[in-house]
Amino acid sequence: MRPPRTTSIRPLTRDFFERKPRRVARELLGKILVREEKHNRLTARIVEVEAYLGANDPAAHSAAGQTLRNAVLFGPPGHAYIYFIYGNHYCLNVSCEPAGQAGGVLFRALEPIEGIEVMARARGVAVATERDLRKLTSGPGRLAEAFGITRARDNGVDLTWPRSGLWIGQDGFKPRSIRITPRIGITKAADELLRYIIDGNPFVSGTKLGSKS
DNA sequence: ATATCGATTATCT
DNA sequence: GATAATCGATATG
Repeated sequence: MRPPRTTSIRPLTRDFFERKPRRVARELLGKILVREEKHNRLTARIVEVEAYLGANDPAAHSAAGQTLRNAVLFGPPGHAYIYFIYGNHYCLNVSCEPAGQAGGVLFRALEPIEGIEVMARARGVAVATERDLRKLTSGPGRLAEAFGITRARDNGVDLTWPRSGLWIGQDGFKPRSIRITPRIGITKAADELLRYIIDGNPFVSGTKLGSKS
C-alpha cells in the first residue's frame, strides 16, 4: 500500500520578494497562500494580484511617504501589509524590494484548495454549488475574510516563515497563460498595466461565470 | 447582465 | 472633515 501523498508546499524565500513588484506579482501567480492554525489548514492558489510600485506610483499607499499605517511596505521584503478600507474590509499585500523601498503586491483573488468549509463559515456564505466557491476568495476583501486576516492579527508577519501561521508556498504548479490588465478600483494611474491574472481562471474577480464574453 | 448606491471607520489633511 | 487598492443589495433592461 502506498501511503497517501499530500502535495508538499515549500515556503518561498526572502530573495523571491526582494525584487521589483512587477516581477514578484507575475511570479506569485500559481503560488499558494497558506493559513495554519491548531486544527485548521487553509490553502488557496493565487490567481490575481496587483503590483504597487514603491516609487513613482501615485496609486500606491506609499506615495506620500512613510506613516504608521504603511510602515511595513518600507521594511524588509516578504512581510504582510494589511490595510483596512471602506470601513469594512481588510486587504493583504506582501512587501517587495529591499528595506527602504516600498514596493508591494496586493492579493486580489485565490482559488480555494483546502479548508473550504472553514472559509465558508468565515465568510458567512453557503457553498452549495461549484460556482458558490467564487464567493469565498474572489476579491481582495473576500479572501482576507475567508482567511481570517486582520490588521491586528497579521500586519507585519513574515510570509516566508510557516510558523507565523500565514505564509506563501509553491508546489510546482505553473500557470499556462498570464494576462496583464489595468488595476481595479483606483483613480490615480488608472491605466497602468499592473494587474496580473491567470488567464481564464474562473476565480479571478470580475469574471462572469456562465457567460462567454 | 450591467449600473448605481449605501455602509462604515481607520487614517491622513 | 474627506477619503478610500470593496462588497452586497437593489434596480432596471
